[in-house]
Amino acid sequence: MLGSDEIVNGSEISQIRLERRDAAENRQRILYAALKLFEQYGVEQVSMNQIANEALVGPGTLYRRYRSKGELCMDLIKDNIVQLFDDIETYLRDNCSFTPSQRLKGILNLFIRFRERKAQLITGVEESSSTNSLKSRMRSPLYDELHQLLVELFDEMNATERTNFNSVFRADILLTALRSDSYLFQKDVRNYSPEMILEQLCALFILHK
Amino acid sequence: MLGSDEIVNGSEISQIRLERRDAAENRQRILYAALKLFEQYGVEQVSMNQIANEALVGPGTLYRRYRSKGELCMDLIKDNIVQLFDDIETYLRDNCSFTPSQRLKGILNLFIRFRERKAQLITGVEESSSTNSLKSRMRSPLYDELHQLLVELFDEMNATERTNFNSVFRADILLTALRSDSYLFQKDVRNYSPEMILEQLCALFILHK
DNA sequence: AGTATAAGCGGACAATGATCCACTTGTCAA
DNA sequence: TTGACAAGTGGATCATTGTCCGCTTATACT
Repeated sequence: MLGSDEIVNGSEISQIRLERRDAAENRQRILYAALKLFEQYGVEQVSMNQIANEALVGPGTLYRRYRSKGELCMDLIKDNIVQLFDDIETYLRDNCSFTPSQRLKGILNLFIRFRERKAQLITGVEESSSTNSLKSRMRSPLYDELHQLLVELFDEMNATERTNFNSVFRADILLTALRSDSYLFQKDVRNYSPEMILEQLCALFILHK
Repeated sequence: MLGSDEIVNGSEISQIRLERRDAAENRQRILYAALKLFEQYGVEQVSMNQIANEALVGPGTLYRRYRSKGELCMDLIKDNIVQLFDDIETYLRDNCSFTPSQRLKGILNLFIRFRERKAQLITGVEESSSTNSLKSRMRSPLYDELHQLLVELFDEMNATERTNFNSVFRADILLTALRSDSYLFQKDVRNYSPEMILEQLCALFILHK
């Protein structure tokens, strides 16, 4: 999930060497063209063919690199995802004395702010047809990593509150509620603010005694 | 939401008269062809053009009648939806002494059994591109009616349990969890049975004191 | 029965997602 | 520098979704 124009260790260097110079240049041009078109017209309105034309590559080249618009969006936000998990890690380290419920709220807050900042690209990832097949959806690295975090927190909450809830199930339902379709429905149709969505999700998943 | 080949009241009769005989015949042939192809190949694998060819109508005719495969699937299950709400109404009348939590569980049980019986068509409705636009999704008549039922139950639970949860929000999240993508993920990826999904949803939405 | 008219038709066509094969090009070893 | 070869290319093509317009047909009225 690292940017391939960032050199961070030896295995990254050897990976760069495997990509031909023309291919690397094409990929950069694709990303730049996509970013430009997405900013101008919005992710949903831009077609893959438009991106290919703008990047001056053929459709075959574009699809060899990215199977779908969703994969392209994912490449565009992968640095932001890294930053998100850095922020979460920092938050957890600075607030390790908080209860698991408080930490859950803090993490959800960070995620919702991330979602607000990168709304269209995240939607582009989640709504893309190739990441949308019935069985494989919801299994992006982002999903898996967040899910793991949430499961651990719910387990901790079970331990401190002497409850026996199914953490995996709850994490899945919570992440479903934070997906583009559901989240945007709450915002645009129900007119909830991000803060209200956060509060309501906590009210649902956190026991108050 | 009534079958247009069922005559139940005057307004239905006048609606039938407005449809030309050839159009009504074409519509029947479309529905029959779709049902046949869906049973043979599965909803997701069948294209609208295949349905048009099988029904011996042109693509323009098919799309004039149904904007998308989702609308076609909806027409195919509309009688089952009526039946579902009849069953729910009967259940509620026969069990009006149950607590709201018990009734919620009963209703969810009926809905999940309905979903199991008509899994592919429901998925066809929910995953169709024209019912899937960001703003309009989750607003089918089925969604609205179920949502209303759930809101009333949650309100009742708030009253009897002296809680103050947001019923609209909870109904939305619950229905999101019961959507095709989420439900199939629980079944096929997490390997939960329908009964387990029901139990876990009740554990999340019903307070146990 | 004849006529008017609006509903309805189909298929050519466009847009988009996506594939694949003959050709091109970059890289590395000699 | 040259040659081999594998990575990479683009665009023709296909499948699907979806539109639209000139033509046809059903229906109601006289």
